[in-house]
Amino acid sequence: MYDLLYTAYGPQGWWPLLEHHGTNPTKTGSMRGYHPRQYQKPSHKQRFEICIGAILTQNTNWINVERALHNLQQSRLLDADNLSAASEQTVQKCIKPAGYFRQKTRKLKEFTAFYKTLRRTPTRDELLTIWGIGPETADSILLYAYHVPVFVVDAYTKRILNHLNIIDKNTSYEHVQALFHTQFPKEVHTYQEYHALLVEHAKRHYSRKPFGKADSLLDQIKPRR
DNA sequence: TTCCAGGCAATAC
DNA sequence: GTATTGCATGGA
Repeated sequence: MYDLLYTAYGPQGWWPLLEHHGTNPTKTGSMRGYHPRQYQKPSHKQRFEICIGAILTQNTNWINVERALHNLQQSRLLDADNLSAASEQTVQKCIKPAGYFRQKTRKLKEFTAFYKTLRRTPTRDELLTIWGIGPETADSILLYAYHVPVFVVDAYTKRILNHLNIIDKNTSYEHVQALFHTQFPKEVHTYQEYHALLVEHAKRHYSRKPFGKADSLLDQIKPRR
């Protein structure tokens, strides 16, 4: 499946950043922010931006997240100290395009308070104790901001695997994650690409309603029941 | 107008 | 433990 997707779509260059070196014009959604084939660790500035983006994109279209990130950057709030110091009202105004702006303002502030005390890579359990950080957000932060080899499971991943009869709908997050962890070497770049490729494929063929008719790419690996 | 988007916490059983 | 509900904006 990974090889099929990689051959079809090429390297994805996640996590998308406001400042970047290179573009991938074949992508759906945003055309900017991606940096295919560049796998170096993010700078400290970029690391914080990734964490903020991971929270803002919860159940939200990335285009709207980009608008919020842009507003935060214009207000110099893509900085842990400045974001902590900013009023709730200021943050709410910036992130309004990303939706759930009251809840997400609290999430950003609770995460940032933790982030400011960090002098090392956080553990998954530490992240999960923060209000507003669940399994997917924690794993996105670990994989893309800190290059820890954990697989990110999202709604798209589950939808594709369910369609391929590999899992059923109510399979738990950790179980799906364990499938990837046991089937593939724990390699950061591979996990980054694989997750991004699944999202790209799902955006093209697995919108919530009609999926099933549109796909053909992965049908060749689909097990029959 | 209605549905959807890279979840999560609170609440109800 | 599992199921449901509120949270909010902008685009298709």
